[in-house]
Amino acid sequence: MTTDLAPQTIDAFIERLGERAEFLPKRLKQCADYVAANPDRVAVSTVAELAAGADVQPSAFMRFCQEMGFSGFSQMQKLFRTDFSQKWPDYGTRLAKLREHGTESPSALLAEFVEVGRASLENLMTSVDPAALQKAVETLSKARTIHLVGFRRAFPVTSYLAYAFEKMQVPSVLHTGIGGIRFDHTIQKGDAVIAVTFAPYSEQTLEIAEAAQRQGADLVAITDLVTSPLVRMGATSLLVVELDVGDFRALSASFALAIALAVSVGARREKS
Amino acid sequence: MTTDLAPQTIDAFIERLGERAEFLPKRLKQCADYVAANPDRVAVSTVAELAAGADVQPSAFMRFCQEMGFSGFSQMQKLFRTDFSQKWPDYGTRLAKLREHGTESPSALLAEFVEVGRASLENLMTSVDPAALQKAVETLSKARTIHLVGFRRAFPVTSYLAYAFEKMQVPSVLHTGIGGIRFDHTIQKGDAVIAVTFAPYSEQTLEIAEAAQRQGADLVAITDLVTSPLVRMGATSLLVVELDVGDFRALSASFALAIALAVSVGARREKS
DNA sequence: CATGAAATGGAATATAAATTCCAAATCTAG
DNA sequence: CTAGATTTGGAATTTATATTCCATTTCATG
Repeated sequence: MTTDLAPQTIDAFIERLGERAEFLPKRLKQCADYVAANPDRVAVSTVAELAAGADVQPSAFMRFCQEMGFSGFSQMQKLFRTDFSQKWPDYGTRLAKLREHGTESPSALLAEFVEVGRASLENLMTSVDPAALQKAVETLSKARTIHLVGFRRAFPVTSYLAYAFEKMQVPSVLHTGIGGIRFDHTIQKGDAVIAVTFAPYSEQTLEIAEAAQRQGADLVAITDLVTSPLVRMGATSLLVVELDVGDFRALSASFALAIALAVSVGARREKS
Repeated sequence: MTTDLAPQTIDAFIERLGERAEFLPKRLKQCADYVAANPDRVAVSTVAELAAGADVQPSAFMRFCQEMGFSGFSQMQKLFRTDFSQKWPDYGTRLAKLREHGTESPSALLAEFVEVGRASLENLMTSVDPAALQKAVETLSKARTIHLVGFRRAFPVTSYLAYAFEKMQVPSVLHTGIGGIRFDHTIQKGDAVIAVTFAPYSEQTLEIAEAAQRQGADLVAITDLVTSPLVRMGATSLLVVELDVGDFRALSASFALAIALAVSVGARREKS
């Protein structure tokens, strides 16, 4: 058994694979080739499956893992699994701890929000479907008027959208609910609605979204989960998962998404 | 046990999840939410891990799987594992790829805002003076009422502060300028004002800040440069430099700062 | 407030997968 | 061609994980 340390990253693993491949005996070489060709399978397969894929016995695959510096297959698989779901390590539990400790210094809290914000932003790139984003931009570019709907936690997002659209001269209406006056009836066919809401979903937002659909207006949603009512209503949905510290979210990701959407729409409209 | 067929695709699963989520009992709902928020983890985790993530017992997660139409967790995981390889390659390279395309596609623009947001957040930790932050928290904790002032680009920040303070039962007033009615005169000695403004500084915000100082109210500023009028007025100043893409800023850093400030104040008030 | 039904937690069990072991086969060097 | 070392296949064992079961709690209903 080799005593060298196990690779800590997939890249390091791939590198070692390249170095050693040519010196491996026949069956082990088959394993190496198979893994090199199908790295994505490692995280979700069993030894038996991978061995079958490489056309070797499980025990041979086992030896291959050890040859690469791991204690066994499990350790190697763990590398592939964590590397994938590394998106955000264990913020959930880390923040839970923070909650118990009460609130430390304001600076520490700020650091937490900064950290969570960064993670949320990174994650945003994978949670938003580029195709959906593209479609949202097209829909909104064609709309006569864009209606902005979002209350409570979502209101800052819609109010910033209103600011951005105003600056770019895109006709838009911010539904504020002020004075209890509703503007549902101003939504017409040919208009589009951007509805922003996160769990627990605001009733008022959903009602307006429904009204919009009845009028035949297009619906674009900025929401958090695939189970969101807006997704089920068939809206063009942009998903943002925002982690929370205590009961609050930093909204960093939601804002990045919103502003990118607004600017894209503005640019697209300029052209025509 | 339900006899309906197991979903054959992830989409079908998501659909069913959406349909049933609201009718599920508490613990199973937790499972649903966790899976909706972390669909990618299902492929690479054990029941125990997912259950821990959803904060339920493994047996509860098991029942959830059955509720969704699978015979058990293994069958459900199999579905997620087949899909897994599809999204594997692009998760790391995605961002890089998007950047290459220049500012053409909405996704590329989103990538830029994400990048800029991250940079702004990093910057924030160095630009905010911990002592000033500490002082701001103390000042605001003692205030009878907190007045929130910020217009145009700064308005989303103050509106989120208003939301946070409401949720924590901290008395606060959001100065919206609605209907042209000003509330300057409601600011009294013993109150505090959080003024948010970035270059070019909003006249209205500065006027209200001045009025506040005349009344002997405390002044906390969230602004961008040391040359900001608010700094010169002697406000307890928290500096945020937000990078921009074109004419727009992502506001990620401002939000992180604002929410950290709000939560600190809320926590501090709880104690007394 | 009592009663039955539904939901839950945790331990017990069954199942599947990883890992080891060793005899048989295959190479390598003299 | 043969002795020793290396590699291999497959079965045996161990470990991890999924699944079930049931006593206890929680919730809803009359």
